[in-house]
Amino acid sequence: MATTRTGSNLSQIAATLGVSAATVSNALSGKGRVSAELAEKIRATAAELGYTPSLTGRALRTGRTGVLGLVLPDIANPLFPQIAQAIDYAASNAGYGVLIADSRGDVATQTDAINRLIERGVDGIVIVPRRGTRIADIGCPVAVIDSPSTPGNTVSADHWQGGQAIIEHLASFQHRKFLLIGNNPASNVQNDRIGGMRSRLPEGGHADVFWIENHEQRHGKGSLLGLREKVKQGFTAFAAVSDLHALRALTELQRAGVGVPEHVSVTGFDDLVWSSVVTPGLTTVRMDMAAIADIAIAALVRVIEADTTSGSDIPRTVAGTVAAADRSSVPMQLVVRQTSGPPTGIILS
Amino acid sequence: MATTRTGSNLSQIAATLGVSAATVSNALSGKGRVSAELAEKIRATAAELGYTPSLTGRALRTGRTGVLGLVLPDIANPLFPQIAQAIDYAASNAGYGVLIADSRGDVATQTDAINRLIERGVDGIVIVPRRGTRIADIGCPVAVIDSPSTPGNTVSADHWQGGQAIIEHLASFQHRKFLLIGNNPASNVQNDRIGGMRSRLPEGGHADVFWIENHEQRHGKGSLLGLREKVKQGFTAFAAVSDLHALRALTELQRAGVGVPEHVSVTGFDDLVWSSVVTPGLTTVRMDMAAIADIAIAALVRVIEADTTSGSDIPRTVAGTVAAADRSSVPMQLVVRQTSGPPTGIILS
DNA sequence: CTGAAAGCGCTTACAG
DNA sequence: CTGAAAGCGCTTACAG
Repeated sequence: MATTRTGSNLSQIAATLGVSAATVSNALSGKGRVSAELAEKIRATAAELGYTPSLTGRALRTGRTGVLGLVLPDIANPLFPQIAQAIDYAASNAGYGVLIADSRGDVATQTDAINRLIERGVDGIVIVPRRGTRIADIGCPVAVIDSPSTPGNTVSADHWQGGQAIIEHLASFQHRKFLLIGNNPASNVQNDRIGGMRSRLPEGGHADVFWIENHEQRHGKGSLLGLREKVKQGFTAFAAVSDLHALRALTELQRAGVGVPEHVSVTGFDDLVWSSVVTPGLTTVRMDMAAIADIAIAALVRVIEADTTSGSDIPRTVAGTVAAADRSSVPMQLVVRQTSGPPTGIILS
Repeated sequence: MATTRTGSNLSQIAATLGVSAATVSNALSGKGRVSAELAEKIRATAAELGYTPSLTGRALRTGRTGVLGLVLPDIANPLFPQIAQAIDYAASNAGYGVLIADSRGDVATQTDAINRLIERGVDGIVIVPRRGTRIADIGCPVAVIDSPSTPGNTVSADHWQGGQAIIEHLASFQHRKFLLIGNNPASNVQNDRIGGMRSRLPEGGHADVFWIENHEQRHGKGSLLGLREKVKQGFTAFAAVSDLHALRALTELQRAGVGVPEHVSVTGFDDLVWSSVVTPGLTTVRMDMAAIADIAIAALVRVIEADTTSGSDIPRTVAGTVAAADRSSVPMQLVVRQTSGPPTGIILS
């Protein structure tokens, strides 16, 4: 019962045709050192026998597994589906599989996750790092997806420009008093978004930043954000750095009897699933995850496959860390859903 | 430069100590055929040399890769993070890696995804099937996560019981007129949830099912659900089969000036991220994904590792399809967030 | 208790 | 154009 799952291997094809395994290998890989007729015959037999190459055999010989690792800061993050889907898609198009690893918990877990992937022999790793993490040299090609403010080579959405797009949109509806809602002042991504927003304030415009984390430290987790008070103070635009915070703001305002969008506007970031489902729909800005994933994977593949050309009998080895991608940033796109005219504000007692 | 990434392999350890690779292998795997002192010395040298076994070498020899596949109907699904995280966790605890595959698109893509995983030599696959899909024999151990109504061996949450828990909760607040909100009448999961809800209607209670998909076919995608009208008709409990639909209902009701929870109640399913963030918090019911993942992985591992005991020099082969898990269903847990007293209903003009 | 040998399936220089 | 040989790193009967 030495059969493989699909029931055939190179030697069997070779035996069937009375040729050598080397020739079968050459024919199938299309390296062209085999006569056209023989190659054709070999391909036919392979198809007939339902031959699927053993990636394990190949991996052992070539030193490459054809698998990429994907390390995520927290799989439970609602943005994760978009990222994972895009990476999965880009990777399979490039002929690679994707092994996931969740660095749930602290930074140490992230290191563990990376090490597990390396032990499994991945050819490269895509990392969405935990906040405040620098990815050290890990002896394997790495592409980092983060904010452009992260030091080192990264691919990312242009969060700054996304922030600008949102504020330009809101300003065009005559908003002048903006509450910029973030969660964590230590996040590069959030700071980029807020920086971009601030850089596009209209003449006479004013913006305050509201950090939920700080607020909750004072008032308890899950407490109301006190947005009703903000409305009283004259804020009419609530621009969150994430759809999750926007949703929180939207429902809190609605609950307080503030009309969205006729009294105030609420905007988000990332175009998560629910943005299009809530009433009113959430105006937001989305990353081009497909483009980001393509850049990350392409950079990785370039580094990985560059090693191939070293003409050596011995499997090539990845020499030290190779950071990929060279700092690309991909524009974000505005998604308009709250289409009302200028907000009137509202007098709350 | 025949070095592996970590710079050492079995033979190097063997050479360093002047013993055979076989002995090193035996010592390290703790099969106990080596004297205690030698084993200790070998372990020390291995640690010193930073030895990490090549999983590829082992895989080629043993026929097992130590990798499991995870096939998801649509990674973009908001429930996905919970599932992926739980599977990843259970799998790594069992010593397995997880290769993802998105069967985005149609059923054909699902088949492709499965085949890609098999080509990569996964030892088993966890599948969350696309709606209406039967997983055929695929020559590799499979665990299916779906609803208990799915034919064949599956692991799943007890969606029926979850539905009961929700209605019991609502009924205890004196609700009598329920609108059960689903999306797709062809979904086993949704039908189980709704069936459970119906089975627990209080005396004199009444329930209508509202299918969003049907509604949107008539009124266009993203159209209002007309819940204001339902409130006029006396419905006070809006029980959705997913938090996503609950969120849609909640915001639409709020926007229509209906107070939640003092006039009507809204409940969801799955405890997705935003349930705890909206105002008012969403009462919902959650699956024990950790338990489900544990069962799925344990079943897979049992089948995979059972093959080991066949004492043969030749790597063992998975014989035909082995469906795992034997129809387990795991209770769901109520998460109460809207804690108000009996709803008053509301008169809308 | 320990070692020599075979072999998992593949690919790549090298020789013919 | 084709083949014989070596070897990637490991594990497992088998012999000593």
